[in-house]
Amino acid sequence: MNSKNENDFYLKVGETNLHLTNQNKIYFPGDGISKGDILNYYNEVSTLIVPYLKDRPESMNRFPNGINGASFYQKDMDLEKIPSWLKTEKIYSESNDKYIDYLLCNDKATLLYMANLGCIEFNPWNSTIKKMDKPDWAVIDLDPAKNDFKEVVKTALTVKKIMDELETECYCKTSGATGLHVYIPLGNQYRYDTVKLFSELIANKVVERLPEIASITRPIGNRGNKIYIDFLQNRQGQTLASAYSVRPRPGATVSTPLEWEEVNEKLSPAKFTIKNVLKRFDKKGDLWKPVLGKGANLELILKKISENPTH
DNA sequence: GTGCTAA
DNA sequence: TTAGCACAACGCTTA
DNA sequence: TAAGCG
Ligand SMILES: [Mn+2]
Ligand SMILES: [Mn+2]
Repeated sequence: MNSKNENDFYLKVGETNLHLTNQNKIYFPGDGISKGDILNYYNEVSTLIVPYLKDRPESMNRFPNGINGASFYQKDMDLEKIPSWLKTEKIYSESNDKYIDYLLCNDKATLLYMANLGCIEFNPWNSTIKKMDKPDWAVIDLDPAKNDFKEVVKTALTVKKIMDELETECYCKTSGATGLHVYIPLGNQYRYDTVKLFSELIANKVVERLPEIASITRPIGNRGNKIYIDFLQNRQGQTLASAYSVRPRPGATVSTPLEWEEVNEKLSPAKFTIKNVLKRFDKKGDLWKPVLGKGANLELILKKISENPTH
């Protein structure tokens, strides 16, 4: 239970004594960023990120040998083998007719435990175990093909424009990879199928206004070089990288909450990395706080759509 | 990355 | 004590 | 039913 060396040691987090291994292993070969650097980042940012993970089942995407090594997903925890202090939730899986013990990342100790398992990124559900079938937001997930990022910006601003017309707040962040995420807070009031239908409605309006740039066609081969507006993420069990999550990509980019004023032709998502975002977060605070708030009234939004001739 | 088993 | 090994996803949509 | 997709 004692410290060994700087590569393999125990860290006391609250009541928990965490065994951290291979802290010197390079996870990002092009950047010289180690597993320990990732752990340090999450240690610093825990109070910002944990609210977006709390009580949400996790799809772990593990990279035990760094971003160029083999990776795998893990959802089911073996309750016989994991530490008893971890919080899990048993959820029935229809496709396999069995129960899955999902891990819940509810505190800093779990955050660092998962990072030590090789979880570079955090992929929580859009709903919590409190209301499993009712997501806290609608997701408009913008996934570019080989588009100029200016087109992604243009698409996000079109989502914003439509939501402005409907007098409804929405919030933007970089995905940390190539795209952008726009979330519309809904405060776990509506079921996934309802929220998915709403998102599809918005996605269709975007494609109507930007037919050359955006698409909701699922098969890549039929999509052309267009930005995929992925409304299908609004389903139980589907996940997106959370706000403040690192991504397993060169540079160790971070999914970074943005002010809408920053969503302009100068925006470059590769600029936000673990090497510089902490300073930004100190300055800006949690720009996404309202995403966890009360949420909009969907009935009211749909009423506005039906009454507005431009919709 | 971890935990179990066979050597 | 250790080298070797098994094991770690789902829920749709679309053809 | 199987493959594709994120
Ligand atoms: Mn995306
Ligand atoms: Mn997507």
